[in-house]
Amino acid sequence: MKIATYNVNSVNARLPVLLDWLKETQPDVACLQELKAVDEKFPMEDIYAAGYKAVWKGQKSWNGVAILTKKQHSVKVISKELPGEASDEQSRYIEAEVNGILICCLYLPNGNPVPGEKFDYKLRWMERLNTRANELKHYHLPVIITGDFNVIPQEIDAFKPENWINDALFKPESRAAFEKIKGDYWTDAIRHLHPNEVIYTYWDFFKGAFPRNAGIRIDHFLVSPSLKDKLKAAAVDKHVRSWEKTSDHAPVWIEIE
DNA sequence: ATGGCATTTAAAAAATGA
Repeated sequence: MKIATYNVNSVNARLPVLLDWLKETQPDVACLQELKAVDEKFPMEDIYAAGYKAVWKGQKSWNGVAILTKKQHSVKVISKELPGEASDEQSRYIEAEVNGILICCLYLPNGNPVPGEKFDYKLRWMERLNTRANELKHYHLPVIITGDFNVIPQEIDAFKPENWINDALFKPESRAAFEKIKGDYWTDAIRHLHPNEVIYTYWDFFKGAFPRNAGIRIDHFLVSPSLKDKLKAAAVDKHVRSWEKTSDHAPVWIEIE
């Protein structure tokens, strides 16, 4: 079973790229972030024609998350929001049971500039995620928490870490919150399978970042203990980042036995 | 120290991203 995450940076602007990638990689599950579309503008019919059904939570202009699955898989939405802040109206979280696995698809707040209200929101959001992740330790199914975490976990995960020291993605508070969520329960699947490899999932649109491979690793998979030994493979579909009209993120996937 | 790019909304230029 192949599970992917892909920050598409506008599902409609990226539709041809998304469909080509689905056709090529054929993930069983694809978690999407940054739909940048209201629910009614989600391109359900094109995605269905490509062999997938979907559940999603959109929002005007910004954010928005979706879980795509191949048509034969069973899907049951558990939640379309992250509990803990009733006034939060940003569409950044969706959770669904897919074929006996709980899939949590998230788009964690960027948090810049630092300091400021946005950084405070990011840290509150991570505290809420920590609470939910702790609850899910007792869930009756295996769990995968995946998406755009907007956190660079370690120095190895940035082309030039010194450029990021004042950035919300690499601030000690953000990294500590990520480590706290992960704890000794969840496994960072990409890093687990490739302990010493330089792996990036995002490259700036400007500064010629992609040709220079000036990237960062911010799209992650946290898997529950029963899945850790079932991890067969993990990779970034890096070549997709070079396609026309592509996102600044590349798709990332793991394969589970 | 700054801007470089891409997208949305909406009709020019601002906001957002990471």
